[in-house]
Amino acid sequence: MSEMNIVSKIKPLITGILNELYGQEFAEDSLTINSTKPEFEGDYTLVLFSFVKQLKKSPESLGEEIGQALTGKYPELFTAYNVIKGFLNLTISDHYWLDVLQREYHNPAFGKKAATGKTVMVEYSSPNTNKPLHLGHLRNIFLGWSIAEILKENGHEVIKSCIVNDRGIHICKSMIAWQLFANGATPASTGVKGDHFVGEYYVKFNDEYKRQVEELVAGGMKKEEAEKEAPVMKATQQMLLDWEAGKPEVMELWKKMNTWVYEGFDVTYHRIGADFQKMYYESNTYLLGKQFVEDGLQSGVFYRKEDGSVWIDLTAEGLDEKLVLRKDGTSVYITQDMGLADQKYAEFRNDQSIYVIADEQNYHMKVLKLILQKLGKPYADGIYHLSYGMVELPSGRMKSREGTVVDADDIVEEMVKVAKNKTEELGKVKDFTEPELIELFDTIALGALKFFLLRVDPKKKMIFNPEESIDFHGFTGPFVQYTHARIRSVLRKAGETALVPVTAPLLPLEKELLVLMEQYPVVTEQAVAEHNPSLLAIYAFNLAKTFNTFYTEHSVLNAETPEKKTVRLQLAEMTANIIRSAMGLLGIRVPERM
RNA sequence: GGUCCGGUAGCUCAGUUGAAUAGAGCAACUGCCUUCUAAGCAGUAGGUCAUUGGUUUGAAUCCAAUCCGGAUCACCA
Repeated sequence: MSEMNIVSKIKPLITGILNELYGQEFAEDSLTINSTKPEFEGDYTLVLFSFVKQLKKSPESLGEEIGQALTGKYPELFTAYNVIKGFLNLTISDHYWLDVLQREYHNPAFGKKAATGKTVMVEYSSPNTNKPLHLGHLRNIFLGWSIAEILKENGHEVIKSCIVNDRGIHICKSMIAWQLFANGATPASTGVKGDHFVGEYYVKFNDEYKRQVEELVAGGMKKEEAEKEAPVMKATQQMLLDWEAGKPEVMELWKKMNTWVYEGFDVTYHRIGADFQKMYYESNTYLLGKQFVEDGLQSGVFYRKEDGSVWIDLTAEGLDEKLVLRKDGTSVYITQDMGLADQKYAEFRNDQSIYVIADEQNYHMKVLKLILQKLGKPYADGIYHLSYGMVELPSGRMKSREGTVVDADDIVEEMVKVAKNKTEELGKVKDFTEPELIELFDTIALGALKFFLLRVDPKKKMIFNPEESIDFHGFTGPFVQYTHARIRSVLRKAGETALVPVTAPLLPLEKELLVLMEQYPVVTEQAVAEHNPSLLAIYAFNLAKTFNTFYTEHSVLNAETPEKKTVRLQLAEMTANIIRSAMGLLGIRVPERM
């Protein structure tokens, strides 16, 4: 359990002072307290303008009076103040900062919160089993994994889950193509990774389909009709019916090909550090949700049209009418999702359910939550759509038809190559064994990739330019990793340095580092509140940058005095711990050397 | 057409519960390795915060309109 952050400590003191001085109550939320800009003296700044009207005093005199009162009443906390325009800049005592340092520098779990007793399910990845994972999936997977870790850090129980879209017409397409073109080939016989192997047949299907449609059109058929009449398409539709009927040879092929895909996915998941506690398969859940339709009809939430189809009217909510059951009695996507949500809750009693799904499904998720709320489901309010933007190329969206999709395995390999080249160029780890090198390249490669995808606000779409490989300098994973390695090197060299009691005043760069570190627990809280791992990436970068400035300016091992050496060793250790922790929440390892 | 999201430096992005002169990184240019890892540090240059109007002591941030880009509104998944 960590202590309260300084800002939340200061707030009640200020509202107290305001009450004493002016006899008026102010809510803590009404206070604006920012970090003091570096060009001014002070650590934190109270913005005074908001009181001016209510208290009928000039900002300058308000600042003077409040500053006077704070330093007078709490001299152990506030050691100085100054007023510039409408801003009261407060200097927090070095004792406070050193206290934080003494308490936390050796604590690798700084920022970790006590258990809340809440259980949260995070559903992420959720691939189709007809093609391999691509860069878009990686953004999803890294986000999902990271938000799960951030939830844990904030004291929640987390269940990572995945719904595998393992059935449907698109799966049948690769099955048909395999029957037509494979001659019994398998991943084992060809040496191709299972998910890529199946993906090739999905592509082959589309090629063949296109060819057949063109042939029919050339023979005088209309395009629309040709698209329905093409033999491969008809065969695929028949296969879907056979699958639903449970025809043994179709089921066997389906299982066989899905197994290949899962074996491929497992390799990728393992490589990138993704894991799940609960897998759901659409083939098991696609019939769920039908019981909701009956319930909903009874309670009047749904209504039946003359043709037998069932609908919900959401026009009052500014949405549309939405189908929940086809006229032939089969369920649609949203019905399945209702059923799956119910099944999750039945098993786990989760307080919250986070769905990591791209923003193209914003409308769908809005509808899902609304329907469940109207049905009065206890878990409806806990549904949160962690919506993220697409990863695009400079030329626009990735399109599988145009072959511009960035394959997940390829990009990982590419990053490993770059990591290897850079590392060898620098030649700092020539004494590493082969396994150590391989681990280091992986750490750096995945660090660069994950940081690249997580440093951007999830809500926003992002651009990836394959021409410029992901950078290793500046606002990047390797930069932060490098800072960690550098610190560890110093700490190794320090060995068992005897620490002495520290009373010395802090130098500006020492304090700046400490002030920033003291904010870390607040950052993890914000990250979970906003469902936004990028806050941690930005924080880790700023911390690393601040440390590097400090490091260049002040020697740790050759510090001026034993006290300075002690403080700096502690600062260094705490920085390394926080970097490790923050990067860990992003799924990024940090090396001892690089 | 309805709804929603976005437009900030040449590029990629922060900042958007209103607050001091709008910040980083990359790219460009200048310096810094005889001392703890130069994957680093310091500095220069780069902005009509899409446009216009409004609210406010104060607007990149709130409101309205307009322009541009995207998503979505399937008895698809």
